[in-house]
Amino acid sequence: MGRGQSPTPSVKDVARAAAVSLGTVSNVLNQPERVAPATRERVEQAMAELGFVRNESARSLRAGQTRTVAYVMLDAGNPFFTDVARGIETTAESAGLSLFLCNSDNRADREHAHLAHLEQQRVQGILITPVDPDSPELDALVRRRTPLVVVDRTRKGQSFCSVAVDDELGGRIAVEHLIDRGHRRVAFVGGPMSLGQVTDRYLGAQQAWAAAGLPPENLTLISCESLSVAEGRSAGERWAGLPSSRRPTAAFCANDLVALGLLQQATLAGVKVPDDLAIVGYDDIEFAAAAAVPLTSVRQPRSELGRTAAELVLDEAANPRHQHQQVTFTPELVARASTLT
Amino acid sequence: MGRGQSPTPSVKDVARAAAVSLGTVSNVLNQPERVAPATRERVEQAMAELGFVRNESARSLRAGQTRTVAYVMLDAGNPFFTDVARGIETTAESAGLSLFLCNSDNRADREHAHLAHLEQQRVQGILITPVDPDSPELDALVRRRTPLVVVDRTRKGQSFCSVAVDDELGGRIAVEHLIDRGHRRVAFVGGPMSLGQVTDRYLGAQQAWAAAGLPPENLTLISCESLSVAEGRSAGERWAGLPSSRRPTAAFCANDLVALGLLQQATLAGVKVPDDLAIVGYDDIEFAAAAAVPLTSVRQPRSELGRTAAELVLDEAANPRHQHQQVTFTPELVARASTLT
DNA sequence: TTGTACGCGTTATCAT
DNA sequence: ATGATAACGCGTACAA
Repeated sequence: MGRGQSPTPSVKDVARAAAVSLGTVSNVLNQPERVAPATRERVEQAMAELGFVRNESARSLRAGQTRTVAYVMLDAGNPFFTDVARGIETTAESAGLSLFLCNSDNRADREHAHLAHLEQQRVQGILITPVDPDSPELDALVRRRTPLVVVDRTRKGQSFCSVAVDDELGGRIAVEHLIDRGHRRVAFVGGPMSLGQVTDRYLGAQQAWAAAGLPPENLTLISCESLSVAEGRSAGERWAGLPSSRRPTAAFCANDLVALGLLQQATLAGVKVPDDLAIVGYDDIEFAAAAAVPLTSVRQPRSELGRTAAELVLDEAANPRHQHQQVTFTPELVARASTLT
Repeated sequence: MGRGQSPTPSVKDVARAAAVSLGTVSNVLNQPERVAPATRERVEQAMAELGFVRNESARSLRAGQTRTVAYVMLDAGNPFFTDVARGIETTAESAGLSLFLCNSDNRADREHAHLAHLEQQRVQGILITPVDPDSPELDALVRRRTPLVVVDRTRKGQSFCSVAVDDELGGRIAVEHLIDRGHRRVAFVGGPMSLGQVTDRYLGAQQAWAAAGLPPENLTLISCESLSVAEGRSAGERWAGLPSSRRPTAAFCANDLVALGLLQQATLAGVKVPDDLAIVGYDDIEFAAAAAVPLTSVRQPRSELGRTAAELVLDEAANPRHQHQQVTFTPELVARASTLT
């Protein structure tokens, strides 16, 4: 058992304890095969006894880079993003890197603080689902050469890689499905419109609606302040308040949280789903399938999103001839009881 | 606009560009008031032009510690833990520290890798919901003086702080509630029994059962391999397979994921909740209230759990006279439609 | 195979 | 108010 109280032992202390030189200790750590088995054993034992722990700050100061990538999540409470994170982790793990998760919780100030800190840490790369993909802060980061990949968002310019899913298409297939099921009055439930996701999905919905030759006024907008369960409930109340002649028979929600809120409110009020109201969500989170009335939803390939994003950031970090690219995945409708009779 | 391509500029480069000494630059960063406004301005402008970013590795090598705490989560996909994380973040943020989230995803090897990395990073403190609270690795960590707080788990010995909720009590109030509602055959749905949580909640259930003078054989155990939605569904099938004479009229599930799975399976099979089967969950995650049949659940004060844990770890990091303590919170039953007629 | 000297970027201590 | 210099712990040439 070690000396007990001494601060944290350094390689120097290990060297002294094992009666070898400092360089040898370093070799045991970094090129074990280069050191004689007997010596190595002695050094390793000394490390164990002293409770030696490598100082990563010193190591990365010397190396000029860390063994870490980070994902700044928009909302850690939304299973969609944790699934993306899991995909990232898969790739990071096999590349021998640690993944740190940061949660901006939809707040720009928090996002800013995290980015600053990560940049100072010299992480190998940053993955982010930003509060605002148009923020100039992202460009500044890129200009200072931190590999950056934007996840589940896009932007006109292309000063960085991005990985996203075709939200317009998602909106289209959702509404096409409802039209196929015979609905002629549909609500789009989502907001705020400042979110690219929301506007794209709404746009897709409108396209499908127009393509079917249906009157625009029969595609109602019920707007939310955020994509949360609570807002979904509130939307449900507003839906119920509409005059029955104009009340939509189906709702396409901008994400599953909203859809679950709507479903809950509907059930509470005795509205039958899908008979009185059919519901389509978006994201296909685990809880969508697990709802008491399983939710039809637009599935995004979340793990693949994460894996691809991680690959891109690693490429940018390692490959000097890296080219930025915008990868777009295709969403897919998963039909369940909430729209099927 | 800066030079363009040069690696990352250091304080040295800033000093040269601003025609001041290295120490002055450092003062601008750390004690701005000590440097003449004119000089400061010049230095700040040089930093901006060069795109200077402090190197946290160097800073913390010098300081001997970082400005970071970490939470190693057991399952980032479970909203319970993300809520705990949010509580931690509240405290960390007001202490000026960054929080890094790591996800062990229930795997001991991943947990080990994260812990090793964090220790090497010299984080100020580690919060963890461990795969196995009895793992000697935690003791080793503490012995090497990394402030450590175990969240939502406990252990006999007390070589570290821990913050938990009284799971026995939780089990008791859940089953008392069911007994009050008139149920005389109840299932406990949960597993594996290697989880302290599960055994404690089961124990509490048994206590309540015995206290009411009910025959032990009427408290059935339906065991799960993990606390997931899928296992809840499977439990539902097994419940349905029981002979109706012995089939419980109510189920107490070890967590909400299991309860939601059970609820889904029940609804699918046309079983009326709560009339044919009443359900109580545990954790009261947001999706519990949002289920189409809102779920009665045992609420744990998750944010407070996180906040308290963070306070403890900060105290251990800063206060030399820190005393380890085991904080226990009290759970609370939230009755909803899944048990109320 | 092992030992030694030097530098990484920052900060704190001194002297000016 | 500002400038010079020595640490912090580790990795790596290079010398032995």
